[in-house]
Amino acid sequence: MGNEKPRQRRNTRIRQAIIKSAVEIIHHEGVAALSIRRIADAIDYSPASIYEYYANKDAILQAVCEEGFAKLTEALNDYPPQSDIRLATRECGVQYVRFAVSNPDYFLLLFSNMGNQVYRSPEVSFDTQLLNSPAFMVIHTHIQAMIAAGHCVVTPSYGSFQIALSAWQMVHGIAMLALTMQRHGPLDYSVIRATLDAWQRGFAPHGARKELL
Amino acid sequence: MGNEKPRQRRNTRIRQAIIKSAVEIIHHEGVAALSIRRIADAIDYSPASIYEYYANKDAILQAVCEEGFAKLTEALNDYPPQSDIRLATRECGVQYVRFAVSNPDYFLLLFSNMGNQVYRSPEVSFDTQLLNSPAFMVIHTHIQAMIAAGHCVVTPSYGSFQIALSAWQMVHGIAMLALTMQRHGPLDYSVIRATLDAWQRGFAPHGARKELL
DNA sequence: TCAAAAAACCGAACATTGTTCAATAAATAT
DNA sequence: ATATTTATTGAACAATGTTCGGTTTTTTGA
Repeated sequence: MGNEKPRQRRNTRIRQAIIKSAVEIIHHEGVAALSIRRIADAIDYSPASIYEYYANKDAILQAVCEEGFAKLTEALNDYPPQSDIRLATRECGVQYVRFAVSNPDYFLLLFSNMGNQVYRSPEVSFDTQLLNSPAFMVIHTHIQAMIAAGHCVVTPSYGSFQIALSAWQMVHGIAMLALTMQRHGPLDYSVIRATLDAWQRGFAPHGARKELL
Repeated sequence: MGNEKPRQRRNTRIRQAIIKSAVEIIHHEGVAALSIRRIADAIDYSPASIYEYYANKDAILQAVCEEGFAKLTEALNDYPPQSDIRLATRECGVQYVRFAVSNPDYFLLLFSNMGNQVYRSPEVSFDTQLLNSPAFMVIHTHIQAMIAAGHCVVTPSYGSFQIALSAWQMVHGIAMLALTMQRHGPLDYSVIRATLDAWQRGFAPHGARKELL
């Protein structure tokens, strides 16, 4: 691999430059400031040339989102090692919120365009589609470990998938409301940890209530 | 009250017509289809005239959001009477999700513009700002009743406010992910109810685990 | 009642957006 | 070296939010 024609290499290099400048514009000035002409300026091309590499603005945003989801997946694993699976799972959730609040416009963009992103092929079920999404896989793996360690009770109608989805919904709600409401003023991560502890307790087996940390 | 000058009445009537047509456009064709010229067409005015009633498009969207939050607050109480506070609280959460999925663009708009909506005056703390928001008050009231009935454990650092916020975060996450991912295909509300039950269990006192319904 | 003042309304324009297309410049193939 | 394919662009189009000067309508006050 890696030995394509020079033309191919130039093509992909320019494509990368396009989405790189797009990401930078979004990060520094918000998604509202992103325009084809801004990108063209940044990479010293004419606006019309951009359309030689991406069909339209939406295609660019989609590429930006793909990279965004990859970065999010990375971030989910970027926490110090923990002694207990429950703590690790909790910190994974904290990382989700942290990523959101440190890349607000980026994060919001991810989940505005996600409809086109993930669930694009209606022939594949929502569940399998999700289970193949790397970001969800990280969460799902944590939940499976929790179940294996006896920290989560599963029922026939509510298994590891549902629990993982619930975990995602929980951290996503925390992140979203933090972004749209608490944007001013810093977050109290100890409260967030307490919230995630409560979430875990909801799935813990009866009688298991010893406190962590 | 109600006996203002005719000019005042006309003024407010036109203002109402503007946001009413805006709501309809959003509801039928999505927020992307909303433009000043579309509104002007709908109410038989010129585009320029709109600016006699609202400073700019953002001001219109803000007015739409205010109405949206009022409708959301209404919807939160629009469920059949329940025998148990826990069931009522759960149905309130279901209503939140229901409102979101039956008014997707509307709902997404609410929480894109919410930064400007609620937390606008930095001198008032986030907590008191939230506690004065009607939609949050509905949730908070439910949680207070749950606490009073002994279904929720409170600690010095995690009281009714934090629990209510957590409840909002939970349902908001469910709604948001449903909107951006499960937009195709209907929701399984029995799974959502199970999720909300698990959430409640997380705050239930030790040893209280009898199943509801 | 009727002129003056104020308010409401609109046509035309401006700047900015995404996007297209014919024409030109560059790269590649023969 | 020439023909052909590819890359690039300037200019234009339509749609957007918004402004402004002027015109029409309404209210005011004598």
